Amino acid sequence: MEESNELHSEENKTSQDNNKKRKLKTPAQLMALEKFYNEHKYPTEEMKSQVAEQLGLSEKQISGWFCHRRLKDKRLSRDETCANGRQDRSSGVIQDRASGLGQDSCGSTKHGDHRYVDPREVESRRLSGHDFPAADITREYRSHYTERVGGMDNTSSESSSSLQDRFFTQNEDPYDVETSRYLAHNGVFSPINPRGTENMAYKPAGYLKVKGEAENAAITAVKRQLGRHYQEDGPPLGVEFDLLPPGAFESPIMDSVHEPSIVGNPVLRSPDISGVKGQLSPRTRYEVYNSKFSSQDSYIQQENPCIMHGFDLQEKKSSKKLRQKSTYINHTNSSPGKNSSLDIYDKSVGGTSAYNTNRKDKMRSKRGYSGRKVTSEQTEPCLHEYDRVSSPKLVQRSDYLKPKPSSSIENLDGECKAMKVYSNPIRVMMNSTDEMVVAKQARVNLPQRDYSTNSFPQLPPRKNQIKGTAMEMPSSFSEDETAETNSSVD
DNA sequence: TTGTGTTTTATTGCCTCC
DNA sequence: GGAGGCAATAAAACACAA
Repeated sequence: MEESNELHSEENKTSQDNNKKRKLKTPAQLMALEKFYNEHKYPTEEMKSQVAEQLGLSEKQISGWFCHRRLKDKRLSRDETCANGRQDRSSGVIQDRASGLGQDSCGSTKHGDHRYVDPREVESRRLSGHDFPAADITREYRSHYTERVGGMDNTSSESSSSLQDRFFTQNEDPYDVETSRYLAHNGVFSPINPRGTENMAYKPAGYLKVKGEAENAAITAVKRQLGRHYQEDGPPLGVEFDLLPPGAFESPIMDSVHEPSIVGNPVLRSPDISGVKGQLSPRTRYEVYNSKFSSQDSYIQQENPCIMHGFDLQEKKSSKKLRQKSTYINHTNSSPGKNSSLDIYDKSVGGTSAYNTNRKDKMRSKRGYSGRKVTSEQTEPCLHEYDRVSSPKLVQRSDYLKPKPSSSIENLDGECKAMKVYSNPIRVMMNSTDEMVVAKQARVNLPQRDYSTNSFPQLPPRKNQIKGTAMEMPSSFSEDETAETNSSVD
């Protein structure tokens, strides 16, 4: 009797604890939430309830999550603003932008920015189908807005909303830092810097059309500094590197014929990066998925690991000891095309942990994609649930761009589903001894589905090294890659 | 193994808008 | 006054170094 009472009390206690203790969202939930967040930063009650129902969460949780997510974005944005301020002072490259825009100082935490537009207004305008010039959009919501444009017009698209982030977010304005950094660094990275390229050189005409005069001034300033190195379009800036010594990045495995783009970057061959070889924890998988889904073409990631900037990797090594915040900033800097959010994703996821990628990277390198533990109970129910959800809807990804709340919510179904569907090709690619061949095969086998534009148009900018790089890929890069593949075949 | 730091989630109070 | 959002705070979960 006493035992049963104890048992009951134990159960009660456990249930109470369960109620009391916070529960981590499952990767699938997070993914869906991030995705939905990229669509609607201020969801309506109806949307919230639908999301809650779909994800098996309470509306309160959803509301809270969105609230915190917005705070997170804001915080990241603030951090980045601070970083930008420092960068401005040190480099002076973007000085006139800062001055021209009256950018917030680090101390300013409120969105008192004169460019600030009530996000709800933005949202409501979006929902009501009223477009407005992107120049009028706050930096926070630029990504939000451009996501719509992105699917149709690459001119000002950001490879992620965010994120993060960013990943991952996400909605910061890292390109101040990034452009100055990258362009000052050398122009070579411009082509692989979606934001930088978009904003600065890649498609400046389109950008200038969209962004407005204030940022135009910044661009002009950078142009001036770059002088003759700056090119409106075409090949990278006229910076040349010394040739690498023969065999400098020799890869014992790689077939230079099959993998021309990888040869130069042995790091990318490391199991850490292609950690899918190992058994991924659900969460890690989630990040990988994010990285892949966030990219314009997930296969690019495999076939163009060169997008993993060399100095990105170096930076990672040199800044291992950096704290979280600086890590985030560094990562942002080294992943210019990102909205940090989700990002970044990101944010980083992010996004979720959009900005602790260095930590995770370290972890991955040490533990081989261990990541946070996510129990199977946590992940599988949702995944299964999403698996159960049949998905004619999945194919209807075009609905995603519609302002209808339901459409976006429907996409939540596809999120998990797509995760599962997408995992196989990835694994095949990564497990194969000749990954590139298999990857190309997989790519050929999955041509119908436009993952980049429809399935995962706006994923949190996860500031993961992988996603950070992959997601930054301008669309043209995939074209280049295609061309390269073709040429290699030739 | 433990302590520390970071991130995420939940709660609460205040503010603004309708 | 109620609803929604923001900000601050606490606590749990997690990763990492010693």
